[in-house]
Amino acid sequence: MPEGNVIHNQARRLSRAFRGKVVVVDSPQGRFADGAARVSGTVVRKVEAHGKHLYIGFENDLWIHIHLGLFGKWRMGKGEAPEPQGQLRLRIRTDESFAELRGPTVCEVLTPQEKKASVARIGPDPIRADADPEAAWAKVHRSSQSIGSLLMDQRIFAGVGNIYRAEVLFRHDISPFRPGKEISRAEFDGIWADLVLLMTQGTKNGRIDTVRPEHMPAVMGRDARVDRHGGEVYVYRRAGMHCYLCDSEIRIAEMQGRNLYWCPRCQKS
DNA sequence: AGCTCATGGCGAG
DNA sequence: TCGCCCTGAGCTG
Repeated sequence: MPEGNVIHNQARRLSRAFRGKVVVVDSPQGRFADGAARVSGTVVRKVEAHGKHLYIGFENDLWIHIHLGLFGKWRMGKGEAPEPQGQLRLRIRTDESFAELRGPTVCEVLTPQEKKASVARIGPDPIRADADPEAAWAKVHRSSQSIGSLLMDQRIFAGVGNIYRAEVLFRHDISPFRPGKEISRAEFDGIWADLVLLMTQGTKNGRIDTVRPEHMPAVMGRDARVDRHGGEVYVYRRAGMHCYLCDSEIRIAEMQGRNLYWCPRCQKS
């Protein structure tokens, strides 16, 4: 159940394990059997992450495209692959390492043209050095949609998910309900720079921490608990608890089918 | 054992 | 906007 930072982290780990190696690819569950057969026995050339999408490139020019969705999970390990258990959509292995994929929304083989088109649909990704924030600014600047909703739009901010959305808005005292066109250039620049920082850190650490060092004492002294997702945050999944900075009750509302968290006082408008 | 929820996204209406 | 897809963890009994 990952945001972009986790996908980039997984891309690195997959690359480390398989890049330059001949791999055996199969689908114990059977749902990806045909796709697996098209790349099995060839060399992994590279692994890329674009937002929440993962692409594994092979020597025969084909790519495996994976999107985990809400439930997808990788499990990787050293040594010989264990006996497949449960619903195992995709398995990649050498004699030294294995990777197992369960429950992805997307797991398909793409030709080079299809891969290119797939990547082209994804917006600028703050974790990628080649990301162009101007493209995101242009869309935010002319949108009447709320910034809370724009941040979840993968054509605008690729890789941002529900946690980064909530947390970056809190860190900039911006209400999730403010229309995009009322976000100033300075505010946008602040948000983008912060996403680059937070998501790059999140990639390294494999978890999402957003609490500033100077606020850690206040956080630790209160009803703090590391969230199930593994990090220390200001508002995400803290509905009804007290804001670490102003003591107001953190609020929750549904925005386009997803839970939105914010502090009504720190993020007044 | 069964229910609910989750860091997503798609297509139908 | 809603329902649906995929799976597993953490509750409740």
